[in-house]
Amino acid sequence: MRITQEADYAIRIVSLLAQKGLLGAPEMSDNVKVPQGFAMKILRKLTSEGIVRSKRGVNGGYELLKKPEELTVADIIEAIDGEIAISKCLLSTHDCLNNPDKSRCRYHNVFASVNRIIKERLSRLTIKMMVDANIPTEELIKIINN
Amino acid sequence: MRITQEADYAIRIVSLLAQKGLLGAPEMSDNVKVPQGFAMKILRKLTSEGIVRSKRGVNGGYELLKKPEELTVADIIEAIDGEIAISKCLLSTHDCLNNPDKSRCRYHNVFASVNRIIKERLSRLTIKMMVDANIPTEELIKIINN
DNA sequence: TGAAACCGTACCAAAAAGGTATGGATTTAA
DNA sequence: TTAAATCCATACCTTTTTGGTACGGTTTCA
Repeated sequence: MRITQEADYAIRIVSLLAQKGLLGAPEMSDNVKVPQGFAMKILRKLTSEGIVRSKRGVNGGYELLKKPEELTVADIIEAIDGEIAISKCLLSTHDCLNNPDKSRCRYHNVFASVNRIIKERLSRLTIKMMVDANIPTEELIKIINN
Repeated sequence: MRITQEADYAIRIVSLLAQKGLLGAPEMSDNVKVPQGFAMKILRKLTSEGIVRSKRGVNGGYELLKKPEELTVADIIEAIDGEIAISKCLLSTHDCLNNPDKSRCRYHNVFASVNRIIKERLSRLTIKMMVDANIPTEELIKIINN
């Protein structure tokens, strides 16, 4: 039940971009404490997913393509780690564990339901909320639960 | 954002036990389609976590120690995969990514909030609900959301 | 024109996941 | 009383995933 380190970095990188605007990889690497080469690899994924835009050359860098209030933690996780799916049996590429044929296993729907809930909650957590740190916990939970 | 295959198997094994009562590893291995040695490894973890009890010898096997309506998917996941924590920074063993000192990173509380929600939802999904398959999706979601 | 950026692919090492093997120890039924 | 059916514990092994690095570009701008 963990996101990868890479996705974790990505969330922090995007949050930083939300605060600082155009920013180069060296500075981000420094601020987020991620090796620069790895930061660039992450940023390239974010670029190809349409989340950031890159600018080359001197004074280049990256900037967000979306407003922090319209960009969610779910978006970042999916951009980096792929589809959010608590069980393999939810992945389109995978047959349900119990059934070698094409039918779904008896737990498929239950897994799908919890998964949907988890995904929904992560989509209510915006980058703006990450950046506006210190929203009190109880309030944050209310917002995420809608 | 995935549970391990092992935890997935464990959920299926426990659900099977909830339906059939005392059952040996060979039958479970057969029903759940998990290699027997691996099934036994999982069952030993479940035993040491107090979720099942084992009985040795001829006609031995395993049985649940808790009522299916009091045993949750969260319990199984934690027994097998350990603490549910979406980010490393939530683990007690881990310093927050940004801070080499002991203080928490600026995103710690936000991660903790979503994590709490996810954990709560997984604790509302009981093994009884897994077994009573075919609760309609919308109803299931209501129950899980409380 | 050169320094400061980003790009893309390929590669690599460490960790985690998934599973097997081996040599027991118990229990029960014949 | 013994053989078969079970579970136990530890150690090991293989594959996949993760987390990076390296290298040889290309672009931009002062």
